[in-house]
Order: sequence, then C-alpha cells, then structure tokens
Amino acid sequence: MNKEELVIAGFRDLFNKLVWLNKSKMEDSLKGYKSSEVHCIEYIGRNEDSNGTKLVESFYMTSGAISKMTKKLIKKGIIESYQKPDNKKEIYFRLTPQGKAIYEIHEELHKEFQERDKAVFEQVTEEQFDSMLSFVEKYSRHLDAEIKKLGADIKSESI
Amino acid sequence: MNKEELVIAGFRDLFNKLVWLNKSKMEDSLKGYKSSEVHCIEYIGRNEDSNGTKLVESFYMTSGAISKMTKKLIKKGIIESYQKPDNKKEIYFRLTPQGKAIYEIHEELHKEFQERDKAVFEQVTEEQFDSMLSFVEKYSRHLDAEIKKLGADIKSESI
DNA sequence: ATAGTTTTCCTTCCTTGTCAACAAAAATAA
DNA sequence: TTATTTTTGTTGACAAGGAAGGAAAACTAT
Repeated sequence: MNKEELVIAGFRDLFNKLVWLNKSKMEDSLKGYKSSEVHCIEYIGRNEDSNGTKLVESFYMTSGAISKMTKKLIKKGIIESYQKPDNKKEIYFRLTPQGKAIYEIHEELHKEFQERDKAVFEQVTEEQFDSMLSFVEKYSRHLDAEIKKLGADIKSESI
Repeated sequence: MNKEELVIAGFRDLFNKLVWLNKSKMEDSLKGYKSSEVHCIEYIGRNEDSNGTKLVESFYMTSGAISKMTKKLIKKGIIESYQKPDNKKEIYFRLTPQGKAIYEIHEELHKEFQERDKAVFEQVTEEQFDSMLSFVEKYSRHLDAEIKKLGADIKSESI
C-alpha cells in the first residue's frame, strides 16, 4: 500500500470505529432512540425549516428512507410537520418539546465525546489542523465535480 | 464549530461522498454484484484463510449478516468454503475462478479511482501525509482503548 | 387560460442487516 | 476424565434503507 491508500484506509477504519463507539454510547444514554433518529433530530434542531429534500441531500439517503423515518418520528411525537401559506407542496419539520429535550441530551453527549478525545486533539498543532482541513476541502471539491460529471453522464445516457 | 469539529465533520462528509461515488461507478462496472459483495470478495481475495470471525471484525458487522452474505456468495459460485483437518469448527473461505475474475475487475477499478483523484493527492506533501497518518494512528489507538473499556464495562454489567 | 411536459416531493414493496436464541466444537478448569 | 466456559457459526423474526412508482406543483408554449 502506498501512502495515499494508507491514508484513505486509515481514515475509513478510524471512522468505522468512531461511529460504532459513539453509536454504542448514544444508544446507552438515549435508550429507545436509534442513532439514525438522533442524527435526524440533531439536523432538524440545528436547521430552521428543514424538509425532506434537505434531509435527503445531507444524509446521502434515499427519499423513501427519509419519508419513513420522519413519519415514525412524528408518530413518536418527537417532531412535527408544518407548511407555509404560499407553498402547498413542501412540508417542513420542527422539534416538539420532547424532541428538544432529546436534542439537549445529545448535545451533552457530544461534549462528552469531545472530552473523551481531548487528549488526542490537544496533540494536534494548528498547522496540522489547517493542513488536514485544506486537504479535506480540496478533495471534497474534487469529488463534487466528479459527482456533477456523473450526473451529467446519467442525464445524457437517458436521452 | 471549532477546528476539531470541522475536521471530523469534514472527513465524514468527504467519506460519504467517496463511498457514494465509488459505489455508483462500481455497480456500473460490476453489474449484478452489490458493493457489499464486492467488498467481501476484495477481503477474501487479499487475505489467506479468511473466516467468518475475521470478516466480522474488519467489517464491523454482526456474525449473522456475515453468515448470510457468505452463504449467498457460495450459492452464487463466487466463493467456496473449506476446513482444515485439525479443526472441525472454523470455516474458511477462498475465491472461485469466477470470484477471482471479479476481484481483478475490482482491482482495475481501484486503479481507476486513484487515477481520478491523482490531481488531489499530487498536491499533498510528504509532511502532510505523515502528519495525517500520525493523527490517524494516534486517534485510532485511543479509540481502541475506549472500545476495550466499553467491552469491560459490558462484561462487568452482565455479572 | 390551458394543455402538455418536466420537476419535485413523497409513499409503498423488496432486499439486506441486526438481534436473539441456539447448537456444536474447542479451550479451560476442576 | 468430566464439567464449565468461550468461541464460532446458523436460523428466524424484525427493522432499516434503497428502488420504483405516483401525485402534486411548476414550467413552457401555444
């Protein structure tokens, strides 16, 4: 493996670990709420006027999955939907008081995770941070362009 | 968001994009084979004497899922199982000729992805690589320790 | 305005993964 | 040796996510 592969593989493994570990802790603290649900609550709590399409885009999930999840969360009384007077199509979501309570607990957990991993991040210098951030940005932009290309290809195929 | 969060969020988004994009390309080239199956073929092709437990550990999936997937792959004639004379419990897997063909195609794709992203990685200096790798290693070791703790907690709870 | 087309948004069916309970072999202890 | 514990893999019920399809809104050109 060359360094390029090492970096990618390393980060992949790191993320799998992080997701797995936080998921465990999360489902321990927020018993009864799945990590995907909490993730959704987090997003709706942070972003005013979230709707299905926004969730689809930022979760990289299908609209079917989103539709079901939001439906379930409404049934559970965690979120509620509303519409705007001048648009009869789009359906927006916001947290109910119960949802807000979960949101707060989640924020606390988040801080706990930061505390847990503080030792690692304290060793990272400003330069390292900036270097990683610039890498992420460049790579991300590059992939955006590739995704756009793919979209164009698909469209031209279907004609 | 502080830099710590930015890095984590940035990498998460980056990975989602990468997985999504490569998955699309992959399922385009390897029609009929799902990315999870190809992932499994890749692992078995690379690692001599893979068994269920190894797959569970490196995929962060449950043994139930692995059991089903391997069974399906055997049924499709992509992998085959074998045992060792001195152990009647462990079941190992290897690729069939058909599986090896898929493996080769996958390797080609992998190279194609590297080529696609070359422009990004060419801009990364040796120092940046080393810095990122050292970060990944440190963080990974830290999480390993935390996971170990969690395991101990679970065990002590159940007593 | 209105008829046709395209786009956007949302819901229903099928595949896949998880969880729980279990069985059998291997390792360890008594 | 015999008994207990640990490891390894399997099966069935259930939940989560993706593909496909349908309905409403928005756009376009008469």
